[in-house]
Amino acid sequence: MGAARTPRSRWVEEGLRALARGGPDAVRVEALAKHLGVTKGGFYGYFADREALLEAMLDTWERESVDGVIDRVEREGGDPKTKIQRAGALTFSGDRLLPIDLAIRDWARRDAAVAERLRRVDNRRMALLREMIGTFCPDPDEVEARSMLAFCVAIGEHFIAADYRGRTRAEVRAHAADLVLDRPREDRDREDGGP
Amino acid sequence: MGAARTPRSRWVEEGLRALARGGPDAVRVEALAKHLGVTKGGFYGYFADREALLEAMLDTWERESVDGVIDRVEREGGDPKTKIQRAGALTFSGDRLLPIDLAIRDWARRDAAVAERLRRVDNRRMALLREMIGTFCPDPDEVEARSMLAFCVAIGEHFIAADYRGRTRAEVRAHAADLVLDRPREDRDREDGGP
DNA sequence: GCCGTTGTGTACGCCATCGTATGGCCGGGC
DNA sequence: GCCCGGCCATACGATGGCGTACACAACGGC
Repeated sequence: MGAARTPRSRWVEEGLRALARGGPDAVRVEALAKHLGVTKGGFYGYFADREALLEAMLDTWERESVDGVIDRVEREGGDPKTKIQRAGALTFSGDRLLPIDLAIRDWARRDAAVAERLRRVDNRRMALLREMIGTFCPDPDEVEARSMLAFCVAIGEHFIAADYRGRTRAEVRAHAADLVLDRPREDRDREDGGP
Repeated sequence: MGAARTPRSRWVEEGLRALARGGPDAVRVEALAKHLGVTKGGFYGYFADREALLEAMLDTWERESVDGVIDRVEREGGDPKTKIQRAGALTFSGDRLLPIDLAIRDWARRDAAVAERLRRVDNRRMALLREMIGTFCPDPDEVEARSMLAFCVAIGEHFIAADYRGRTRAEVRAHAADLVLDRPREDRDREDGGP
């Protein structure tokens, strides 16, 4: 059989790139083909229609952004607050996963099926946060509140356009993380990667 | 002259509704016309093109969601923490302003002009937060961090799909607000409307 | 009551995109 | 070296959206 110049995974990958750039409406079969240097001729051999590609994209994202990150954090170990930082850094840094994540969050506001997937993903992330924060905070209600705060900062900072009076966003976020993780400012060594 | 069955403001209003529902790509001239019960015949009398409508929509949003809210908060008075609650409630509650705000946040990630408008809006909101939080928090760095936390919760909670272990989102948010505003849990009376 | 201004209905050309059909290309197995 | 099957190019019809052109209808000023 002829070698696949454009295997299924490349369509998914390019689809995720388009999603990150312009939201789900920007995932157009012919545009992806142009980016891949082919025509859409082969596309419908892998996918029944555009909708099937979107499903496959979400499958890939769900797998990569949760299992990948959590496995790696668990494997590398460290104290709880470090693990939180690392999970945040893996998920919400870099140019790949972050914009996809943000695009999917907006998408989920308008599509129930996407919202359900996001709920699964966010619940697993919240579980990690709860576990870590629970190690130094005894009140379950407060654990929940601090977990929500941590998650909201990780997401919210990318949706807010305000300036911070001469400080960088990373500086303010680091200080905010110290408040949320109940950590004296002096203990701080690393400040990248979010809470 | 004939009375305008569909004045300019109705096009803007319907455009904002479409934006809230489906993002900027959902703002389509003919679809708006159908919702308004007319055809697009009159549209191009008010607007040069679709782009001009988007501009007008942003103008209206900027005016309504900042001047309106801030004026009203300043007029009604109250202690600082109450004012923060009220500003949050006016901006991020109700079915009108909130979905528009969220849609514009996502839009701003892909359009520099929209990002610039959002920056102006968010800076004014952050200024209010700083002022209020500054009344009970002396350290300027911490004021900045707490303001960011408050803003991130107000925005972020709507982009997060996690469950909260039997608690409602409003309950957890209220507890989070108490942490951010450095407020003992017992002082809390009202818990609606965000931080 | 006429008339012009102004908003609206309708029709058109254009372009992008979807999904389908069909034929050619190319590599591997025999 | 021939055949076969998967991958791709190309062309097609259908749909829907933008912006334009033009005719009609309604209302206010006179």
